[in-house]
Amino acid sequence: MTPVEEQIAAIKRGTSEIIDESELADRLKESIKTGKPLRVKAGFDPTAPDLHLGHTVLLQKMKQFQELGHEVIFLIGDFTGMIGDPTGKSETRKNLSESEVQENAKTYLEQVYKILDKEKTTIEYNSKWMKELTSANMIELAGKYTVARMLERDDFDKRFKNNQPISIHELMYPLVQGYDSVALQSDIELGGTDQKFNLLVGRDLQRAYGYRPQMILTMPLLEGTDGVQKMSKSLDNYIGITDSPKDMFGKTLSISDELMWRYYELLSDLSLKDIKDLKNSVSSGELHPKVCKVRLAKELVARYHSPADADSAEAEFENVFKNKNLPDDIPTIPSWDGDPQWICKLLADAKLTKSTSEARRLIQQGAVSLDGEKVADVDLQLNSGQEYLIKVGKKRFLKILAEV
RNA sequence: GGGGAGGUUCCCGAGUGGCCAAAGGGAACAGACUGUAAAUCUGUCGGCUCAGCCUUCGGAGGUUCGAAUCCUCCCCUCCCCA
Repeated sequence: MTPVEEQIAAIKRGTSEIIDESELADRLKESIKTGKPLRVKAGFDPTAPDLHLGHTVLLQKMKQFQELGHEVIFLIGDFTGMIGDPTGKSETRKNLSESEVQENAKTYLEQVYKILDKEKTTIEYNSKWMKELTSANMIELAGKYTVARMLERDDFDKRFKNNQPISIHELMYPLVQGYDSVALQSDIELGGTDQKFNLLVGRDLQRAYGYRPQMILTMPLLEGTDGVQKMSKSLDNYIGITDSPKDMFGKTLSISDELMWRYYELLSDLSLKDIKDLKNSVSSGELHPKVCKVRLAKELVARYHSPADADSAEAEFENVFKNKNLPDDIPTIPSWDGDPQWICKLLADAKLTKSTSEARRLIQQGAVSLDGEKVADVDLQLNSGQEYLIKVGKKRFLKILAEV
């Protein structure tokens, strides 16, 4: 096993906080001595099967633990999923059926193994032990924590002070997540910085149940492509690891220059020194920021697809946006029989616009072009059996094929 | 259980009988400028073959020529008291 100092250095890179570092050193030493790997736990919500780069920050860290020879437990929170980590926004989630959970888990894991080593990953579902818990056990668990401590959680605290509702079951979330640590007897739990409270509850509960408390390691949250809010699917500011090379490349290139450095820091394999060098040459004007961003985008595409895909994504991008050529995968619809069709209706039907009203407005704003010519007439009719190329804004294309 | 305050278009939040498809801000989308970056400026931002019409202001009824605004009942949230 890797020496303690080296392990700590590796573990520390990119982390936001470690509780407690000296404890970590002790346990690593102990683990080397006994030859027993540490049990590293990280929990995931089963209701969001699409992984994005935000998740990968954590997953990379888990992988690192695997490389260091520790046991990584990928915990699927199928039971906690019924609650949903309290945000004040989410409703109580529907109880997913067993097959739905299985289905979600399957697609989830397929993606996870793009990063984690399948052979070295232990999968657990928290329903396994939570289903066994009786009401009495549940009350016992609730008895281990206090309302005041619950209200320390930032989210609860805010809502409480702002007179916003907090349902009782939401308080169960941290408890159940913490109980998972008890059930798994984890040595370390990993999570985003927003998870700190939950992770600490786990630590407290382990102690309350007479086990050795876990250590906590938090990873920074990755901002979404908007650069402000954390990356999430519901905010539609994410770059999914199953996104096509083209999308992944395009989305990465449209993040702000500022944000690019954040992505470099949290996602790139480059050493911190190399990143700093890049930054310096950009600020000195030696290197165009776009070139630097392309480098990042290619690194990401290469990681989740292949280097060849990265090259073609770049070529495609340059082709479409710099040379104003057409993308090679334009959605097409067949032409139709009979009467001419109103362009707004076509656009709405093809989902290029949300409604005919929107199509109409976009035309009025000069955002729609037909065969390269700006459309000026909102009532424009297109003939059947003819080939057309429609462009809405910069990114939306539609081709109508001639043959019916 | 008693008393009080609220629920408005994606989000926040104005609006207390017609001038309201509903101020303002945010998000988003589009145009200009660019590096499909940021910033900035401009416009749009319920639906409809659209200078008009239709459906929205927690839900269901009612009053009125006319309701997001008034009345009744119901649902939900918060505060104070118990």
